[in-house]
Amino acid sequence: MEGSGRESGNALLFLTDEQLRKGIEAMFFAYRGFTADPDRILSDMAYGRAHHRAVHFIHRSPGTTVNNLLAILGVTKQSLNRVLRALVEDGLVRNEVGKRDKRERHLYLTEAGEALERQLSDAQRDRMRTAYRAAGPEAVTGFRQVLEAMMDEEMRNRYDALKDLKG
Amino acid sequence: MEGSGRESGNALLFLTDEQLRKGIEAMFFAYRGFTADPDRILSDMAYGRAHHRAVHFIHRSPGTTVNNLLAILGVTKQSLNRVLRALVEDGLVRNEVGKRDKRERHLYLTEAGEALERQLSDAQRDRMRTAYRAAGPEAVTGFRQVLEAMMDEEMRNRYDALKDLKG
DNA sequence: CTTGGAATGTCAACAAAGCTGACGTATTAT
DNA sequence: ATAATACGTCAGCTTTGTTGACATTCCAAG
Repeated sequence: MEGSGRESGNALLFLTDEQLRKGIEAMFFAYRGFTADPDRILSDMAYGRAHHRAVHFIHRSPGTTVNNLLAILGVTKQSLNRVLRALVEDGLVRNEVGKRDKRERHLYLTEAGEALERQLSDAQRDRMRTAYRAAGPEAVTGFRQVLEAMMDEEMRNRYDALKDLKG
Repeated sequence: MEGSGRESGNALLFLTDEQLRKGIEAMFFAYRGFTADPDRILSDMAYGRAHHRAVHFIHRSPGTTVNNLLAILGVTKQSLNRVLRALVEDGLVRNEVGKRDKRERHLYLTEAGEALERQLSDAQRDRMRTAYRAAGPEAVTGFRQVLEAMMDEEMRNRYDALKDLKG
């Protein structure tokens, strides 16, 4: 077993329970910061985090179907429906019957919806940009690598599918 | 403005909106993975994520007061109280009146509480370890740097305070 | 020693956002 | 024709957060 000596000693110090715990706590506190700005903006309106997510992913994939969104968000249709209904009623989201398959409803943001999306993502990007700038490009690469390795297989696929849209 | 040429070109490509968006989405999907395992374990019992957080931080700072925990978790005392009451009733958390200040309640995990904490943090550490191992030590450093830069000042302080306990 | 304020607990009412189960209605696929 | 799919909706429930009000206990300052 001396052959694996290259990985013994303190070469794997970053895998100690202490290091892992720090990562867990960092994730917890950072996620609060991550959602803080949109939450503040949304609490002024009658919206919450669920509306933000819907608006974000409709913006990302205009014309996406309800089932599609359901899969990405990982919630029940009843839960999503409640959110979508409010957004449609308030004129932020538009509902279009599918041409090929008329059972499907394709979702689009209206101008007002796009405006809200911009407001929310501007705030979130500002924080992300500040964090990225403070940490530097190499840290950002590592950040993304760890996050991607942390996803479930299913989430990873959804994330990759989105990545291919524009990026 | 030619003097700032050092930062022009593609030197700041990691700060483009596309890059930031990817970071935002990575954060979203990764957090789902991050909480998935404990959520699964807890859903079998009558507990949720709030109980996990309370158990985690009481384990981290045995003897911490309710107010202390309140500040770390960032919820109202009514919300935390509901969770703590259940944990005390079920014999996972012990409540001790302060000696110096008898208004304070010091919180400790019982043996059963420690057992649950171990079960939860084992699952969460396993995932974190797998992600860390896949990404490598340098990625982990970057991961932590970005997360720490993403926290609010307040959260950052709480995170640092915890770090000083053992780390 | 009284009093103000801090720390805690508790009651009630409510909201956001998830869940299950059941049912209806188009529409498409077999 | 029948089955399956996509979507919407009703009803009811859970978890976890919120406000507001109020009581208790206790420290500390006047």
